[in-house]
Amino acid sequence: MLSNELTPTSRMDRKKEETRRKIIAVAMDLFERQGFGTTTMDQIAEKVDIAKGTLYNYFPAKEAILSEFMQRSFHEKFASRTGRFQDLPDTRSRMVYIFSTLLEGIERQKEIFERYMVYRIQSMLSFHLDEGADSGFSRLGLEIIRLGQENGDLRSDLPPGILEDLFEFAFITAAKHLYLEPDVYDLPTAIERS
Amino acid sequence: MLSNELTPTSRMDRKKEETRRKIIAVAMDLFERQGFGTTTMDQIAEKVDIAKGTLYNYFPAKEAILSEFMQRSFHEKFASRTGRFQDLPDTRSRMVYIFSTLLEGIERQKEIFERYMVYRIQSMLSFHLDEGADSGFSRLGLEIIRLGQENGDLRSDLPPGILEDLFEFAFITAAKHLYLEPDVYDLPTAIERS
DNA sequence: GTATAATATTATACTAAGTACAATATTATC
DNA sequence: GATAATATTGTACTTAGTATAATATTATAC
Repeated sequence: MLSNELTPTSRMDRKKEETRRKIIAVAMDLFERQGFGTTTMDQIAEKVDIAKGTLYNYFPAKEAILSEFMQRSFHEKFASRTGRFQDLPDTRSRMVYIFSTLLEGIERQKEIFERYMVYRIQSMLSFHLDEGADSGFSRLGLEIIRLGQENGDLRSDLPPGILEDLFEFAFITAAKHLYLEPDVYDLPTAIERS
Repeated sequence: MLSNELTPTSRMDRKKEETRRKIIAVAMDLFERQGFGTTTMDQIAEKVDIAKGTLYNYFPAKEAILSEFMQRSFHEKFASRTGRFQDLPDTRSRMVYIFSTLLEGIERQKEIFERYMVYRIQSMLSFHLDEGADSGFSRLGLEIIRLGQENGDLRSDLPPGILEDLFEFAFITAAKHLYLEPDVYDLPTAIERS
């Protein structure tokens, strides 16, 4: 039993991570099969075989599970690819690239995607709590913004924080209009040249 | 009893409007005195002296009361002033004008303002329901956008719908950063030059 | 005016999200 | 192995929001 000695995590941390993983897996399965709204927290807790209180100990809201799932998928997808942005010519093409990648596989599952977006926006707007949830988004967003400013593509007299918010807003607006009228795909990205 | 024959509204409509008015007044009073979160719908219903079901018949959510209050205040404030925008030189100054007017008197009451914003964004993002809630915002937003496009200030190759969303986003972003760092007031408006 | 159709209100009961808390179990530390 | 920290559990609670059947009010038609 001396195998995991290399990892710096304690047994408790490992168990907690395992529980998190299981919660997310079970919840996402239920969301996809019976819908987000009709899946209850009690249901999730029961299937994971933990108490409701424990579930809320891991995730403060139903949407938070979804949010972390998205974040993790995002990190999986872009973990190694971060450097590839520099090959693309300008901010616009970088954004088109990242948007189209993110929107892959979302076609269906409107409800889930919408609930995720609303939740993200909510935590963006909640000054006090904020909870510093990475969203996976911000890192790449900042990267794109930095590159854009180096190139002169983007104005550099604006604090990056504001641009970052606008970046996420832009994505959501883009996604929304993408649903409504699939032909205007390119427009929203053009907007971002502030 | 032949006085109100001039108005085209029926007695029922008049009574309903009166109830709406009373609900909003009572609710806003409670929100301001004890906070939005700690005011319950049962409390509001009881004080207005209607059943809870009736309250939900008028407003589908607690935030909706707040939202309609904001909308009404907005209409009061800007009912006659719409034409005045044309005097201002460009889109930027028009936005500075409207933003600063809207932010008057909000200084305190962070919670109320935040809940309103989150709710507005939510209904923006909810494609299906949408409920066509004017927000008071859109009308002026569209006006500003139209003027900006006439002047060549704003790109006219983008559909107004997108610009309108961005407009409301911009306002919210501006308001958010206004709270966090009061000195960057002017920046967000500058962003909107897309 | 009275019958009747349409619409609103009410009381009651329900579901589900989220919180509070004291008792218990597990893990870490010495 | 004792003990301090921390996590989990069960239970009970509050509140937003929904459903519904009975009742009351308003509108319409005669």
